[in-house]
Amino acid sequence: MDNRKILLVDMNAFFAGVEQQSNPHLRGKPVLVGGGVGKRSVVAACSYEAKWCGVSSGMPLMKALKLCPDAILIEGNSSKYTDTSKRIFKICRDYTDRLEIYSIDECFMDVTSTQSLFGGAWEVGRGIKSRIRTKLGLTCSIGIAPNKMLAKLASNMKKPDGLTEIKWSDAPSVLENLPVTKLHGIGDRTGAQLAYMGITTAGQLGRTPRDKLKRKFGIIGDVLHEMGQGIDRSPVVPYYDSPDMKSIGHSYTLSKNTRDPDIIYGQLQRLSEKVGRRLRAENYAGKTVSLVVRYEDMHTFSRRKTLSYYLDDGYDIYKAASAIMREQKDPRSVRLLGVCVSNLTKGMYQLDLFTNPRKKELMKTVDTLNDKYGEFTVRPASMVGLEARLKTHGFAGKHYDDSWET
DNA sequence: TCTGGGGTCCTAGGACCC
DNA sequence: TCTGGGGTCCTAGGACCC
Repeated sequence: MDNRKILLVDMNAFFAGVEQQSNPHLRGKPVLVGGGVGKRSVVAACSYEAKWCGVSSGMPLMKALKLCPDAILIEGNSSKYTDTSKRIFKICRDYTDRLEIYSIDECFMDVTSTQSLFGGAWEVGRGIKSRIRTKLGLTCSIGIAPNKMLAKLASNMKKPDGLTEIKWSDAPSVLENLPVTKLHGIGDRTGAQLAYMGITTAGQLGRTPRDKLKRKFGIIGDVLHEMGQGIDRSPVVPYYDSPDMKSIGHSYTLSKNTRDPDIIYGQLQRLSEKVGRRLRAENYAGKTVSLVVRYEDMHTFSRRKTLSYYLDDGYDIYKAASAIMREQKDPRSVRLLGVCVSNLTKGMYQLDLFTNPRKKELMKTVDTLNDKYGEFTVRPASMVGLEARLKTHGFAGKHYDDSWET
């Protein structure tokens, strides 16, 4: 039995809502937001007007446009969303400091000990909704429950603009006929395996013997069993003691598949520079460099190399990533490339003993210029040649864009 | 119209050491 | 002429989430 009061605040069609708010012409119209608007993009967010046509996020842009030919296409602007996000969380923080930032548009709040100041959890929910609406012109759905799992479920029960509470005593009836895949953490794969066992609803999941689930799913068998019963003991982890990042990476889907080493290595260099820049900006350095390659047939693999020292310089990352790439003899044409650095350390770290101290100075200068004038204003000379080459190869579009985050 | 980009956690197996 | 057991670090890949 859980006596906590947990809220989940989830913004409705967040990116699309922000765009409609900042441009009145978009209001009431189907809006698709994508990260880049190339042929191979997918929908990152869409307005409810677009959802009514059958569009959903994650859908290929081309398919969405077919379903909804009148949709207005917008290239996402991550800093606009990050700013709005901060303002939303700032409002939420007025009700408790036990606030966990779950994603750019979602946060959990534990108001167990503060709710009485505001007349209860329901009133907290109402207050947040009304302030987000009047200050930012956006709607959200809020779920209230004794734990995070049920709060998430509650928030999904009414969209858009919902406020829903699941009390502990309501949990059994809510779960009884709920499809298992609606539970947070059960995706298509696990859902299919459960279905194969004859389990399709959360109610059935809760009645399945724990041992049977453990034999099939290992450690998550326990979690599944408890989820089926509406139990979730995980705490709300406040933003101020959220763990450090584990990895920083960038990937890029080429506008055309290619085997051209100039393009492949050029993109690896560009991605490595981006990763290095972010590492330095956030004061991290890492020891493990991963290369990700997706081929034309969508088969994706990764190879990593752990070094004996920490690095945060784009060229060092590139050296490691391209060395791994050179070992690949796959004849297939490449669709996506990714570079990721993990095994991170924050703050002080041991640089390679042979690093020239002046190199640090140079990197700092480059970062300052790029901060001021935009990404890749200053970049390795070899990349300039790449841009011309991309043009002649018919790789249309902006290859040097900041790719943006969800 | 084929299928983005940024992450997290978990697992199984191998290498290596005592 | 057979073959332990614990621990740690590393790798590759899968599943999941927003």
